[in-house]
Amino acid sequence: MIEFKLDHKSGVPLYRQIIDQIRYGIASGKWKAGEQLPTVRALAVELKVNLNTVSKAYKELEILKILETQQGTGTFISDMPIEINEKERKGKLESICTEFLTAANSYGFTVEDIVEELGKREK
Amino acid sequence: MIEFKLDHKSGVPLYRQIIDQIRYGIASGKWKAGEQLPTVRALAVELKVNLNTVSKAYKELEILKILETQQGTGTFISDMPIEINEKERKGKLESICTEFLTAANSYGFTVEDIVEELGKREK
Amino acid sequence: MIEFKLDHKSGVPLYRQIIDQIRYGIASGKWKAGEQLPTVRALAVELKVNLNTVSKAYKELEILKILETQQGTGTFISDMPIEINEKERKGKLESICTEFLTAANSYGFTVEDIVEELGKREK
Amino acid sequence: MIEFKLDHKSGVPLYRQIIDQIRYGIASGKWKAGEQLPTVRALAVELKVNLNTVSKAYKELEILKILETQQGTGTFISDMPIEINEKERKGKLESICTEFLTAANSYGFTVEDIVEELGKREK
DNA sequence: GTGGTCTAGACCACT
DNA sequence: GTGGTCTAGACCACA
Repeated sequence: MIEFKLDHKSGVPLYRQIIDQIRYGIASGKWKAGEQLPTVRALAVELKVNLNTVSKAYKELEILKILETQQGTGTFISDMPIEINEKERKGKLESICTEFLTAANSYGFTVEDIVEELGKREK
Repeated sequence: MIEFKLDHKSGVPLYRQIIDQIRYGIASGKWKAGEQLPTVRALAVELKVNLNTVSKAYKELEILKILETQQGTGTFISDMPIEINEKERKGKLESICTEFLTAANSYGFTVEDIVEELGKREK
Repeated sequence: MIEFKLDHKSGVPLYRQIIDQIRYGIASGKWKAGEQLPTVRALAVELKVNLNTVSKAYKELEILKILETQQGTGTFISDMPIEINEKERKGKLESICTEFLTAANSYGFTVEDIVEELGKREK
Repeated sequence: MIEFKLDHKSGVPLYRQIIDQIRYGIASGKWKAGEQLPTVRALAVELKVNLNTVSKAYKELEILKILETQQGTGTFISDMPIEINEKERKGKLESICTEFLTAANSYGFTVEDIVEELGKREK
């Protein structure tokens, strides 16, 4: 059902990896509004991390109104998942691209380098 | 003249921003071999950061043989042209692209979205 | 400086009490944009709670963009603290009043009862 | 006829919402002494909640002597008019007002704001 | 069974 | 010394 993969070596915090993968699951349509997520305990066991780590990830997504939790029942994808109007979305895309380019430039990579590299993944 | 811009909010460590900007300055030919850098103290004052932060950046660049410190004289851009191993460069490009894609995907952006956005900047 | 008071008996989670008091401190103008908050450790000692409890409160306020943290430096009131446009604010007021009235009604209290009780505190 | 409305998102426990609505129904004269309530099972089905949730609510109301259960017959509104100790009532009013004010204050609302808002509803 | 809260304590990254 | 992350384990509230 769920296919989470955590990379303990990446340096990216585990709870953030969980957040990213849930966001991706929703954005990609894999999970739909109202659907129930695995319980914190189940996911913690599956990922072999502490309960609190999963809980922290769920909590942040709840604050962002991406998830809803009902104590004693479970955690669910929010009914109105991330109403991003197109403008906001565009802005987000621009800002993360700019941030990324700045970082990449500092390593001496050009836009061409990056586009070429990304091109390999478009399949 | 050196022009650093640090972003305290980006989440990228300050010392890494300094390192990256020096590397980039050299890679872009803005700074040449043998040129002298500001003292740790001077740069710290200019950037309004802690002495240790600048010091850490200089040290890492020395280890990378990008800078050379001459006792009592100052810190200079290494005479040796920065040889960036092509394989290492490739690896770095791949890894930062992967990390970036993971984050972008979680917001629902596809490789196509990103390539399109980057394309606008390819002038 | 800071005058936090936690009520361990109220049933309200400690970290939420901390959040409320910080929000209040900002809303009331006691703390201004850019000002530094006590360190997590200092506040934890002062309140006699665990470091993680304070950290959790700060984290939530950071997600809400009310606080900003710089690793190694400290935690600060966000530069643009809570840009609430008047409409949003009105809406929030209405919704919390409605919620409260519903609860109060169920105990048989009328709006008049409440206004009278609140009146005592207006000094 | 009973008309319950439960709000799963409010954060208020479902069993408490049931309790409050029964109390309110009685306080407002909508239900009279001796009247029979739906069975635990029936109400659970109607509200689409767990049996235990309704059961917990009924039990607490029995403890408060607001409901009476007659073995094998059903659950009834107590014959004894709800005698609410005036002192207890005052205390309850004070405590819920205090809790509400704390939350409202943290959003920057003053007692005046609230009284004004509540005034609109005093018809 | 669900999630929520809290503690104690460890280790890491950054300034 | 700053905050960040994670663990292990306990206890509570709700359904």
